[in-house]
Amino acid sequence: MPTPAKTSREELVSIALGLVETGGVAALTVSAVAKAAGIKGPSIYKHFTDRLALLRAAEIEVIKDLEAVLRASIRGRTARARIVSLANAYRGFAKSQPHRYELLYSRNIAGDPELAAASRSGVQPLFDELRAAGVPDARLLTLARTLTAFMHGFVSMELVG
Amino acid sequence: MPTPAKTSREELVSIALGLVETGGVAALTVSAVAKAAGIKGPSIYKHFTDRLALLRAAEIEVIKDLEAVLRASIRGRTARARIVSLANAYRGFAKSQPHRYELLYSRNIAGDPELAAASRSGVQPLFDELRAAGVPDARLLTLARTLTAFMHGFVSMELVG
DNA sequence: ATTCATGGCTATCGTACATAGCTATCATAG
DNA sequence: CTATGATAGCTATGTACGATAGCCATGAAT
Repeated sequence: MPTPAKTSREELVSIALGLVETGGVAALTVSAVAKAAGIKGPSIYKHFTDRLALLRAAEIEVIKDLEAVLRASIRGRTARARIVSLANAYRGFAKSQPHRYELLYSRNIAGDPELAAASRSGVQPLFDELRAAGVPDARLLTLARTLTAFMHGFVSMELVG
Repeated sequence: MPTPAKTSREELVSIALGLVETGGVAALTVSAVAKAAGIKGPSIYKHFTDRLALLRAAEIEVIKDLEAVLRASIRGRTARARIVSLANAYRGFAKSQPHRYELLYSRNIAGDPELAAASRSGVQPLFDELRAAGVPDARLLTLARTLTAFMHGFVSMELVG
């Protein structure tokens, strides 16, 4: 590599996530990330096209985390208990890290294939569970959507007051 | 009054709402409102303490509108059809004016009694309907909350993609 | 040894929120 | 009929943030 890189894309994403966690989406400023990484603001643009790209990358991390939490929540549970576990885990994730959760719904996904894909994989556990529960394929998509909507609605109302 | 006022609080709120409608919450900038009102940016602060106050005022307007739409939707309907009408009206409101709807959930209500009150009155129609449908008082609050959460979840997922 | 892509940097611009402090106008008290 | 004072406007200014332009140093690869 060229000039000894002081940081990496991964580190920047991690820093960005940390900022969101403690201060919400608004706290994710270009210069704050740069400062925490020990570089100057404009150098961020060598790694990300703009602030939104940084946000996007952070959001994808959160989705991955959420998926992991969901998967972990059903491990070892009986089939009957799994759907409830999923719902509880989802709610728990949102309540324990509201700022990260906020990130998930802070942007419009339409026209962003990468994010859409990540998002889909995030709810995959629910999908799998429903299929295992014998939901016919025809109804699978709508049911999963409805459940997700319900959970999101419930949780976001809880977060907002 | 003093110096001939070029505008009024009400006009400013109306302008603010217009900006939100066409360009989303982000389009509601202090100077844009001022410009549309024919005054300079800093003069806004003679009417509102800060941008958030402007946003708040606009949000309350939207809540009032939503309530009116909900009430209108059940006028003349049979008791059985009313709840469905409410849900459809809610969804219609959100889909036809996504930016205004966005405004409703753009801030955290906690610690803002005025907004909380307005918000409550906004869903009053649903409340009334449930009571009329014979839902016992003990379950009224939770059921109304659940339904609202569900509708919001559904609608916001729809809006986000 | 030379090239050149890369990741830093400083300087600078535009935009937005906000405050300070001045001024002109009008309602009202005397 | 003045004098006073509250108020809604204004300009000037400060700060913060996003973003671009353009320079420079390094080190990998030919």
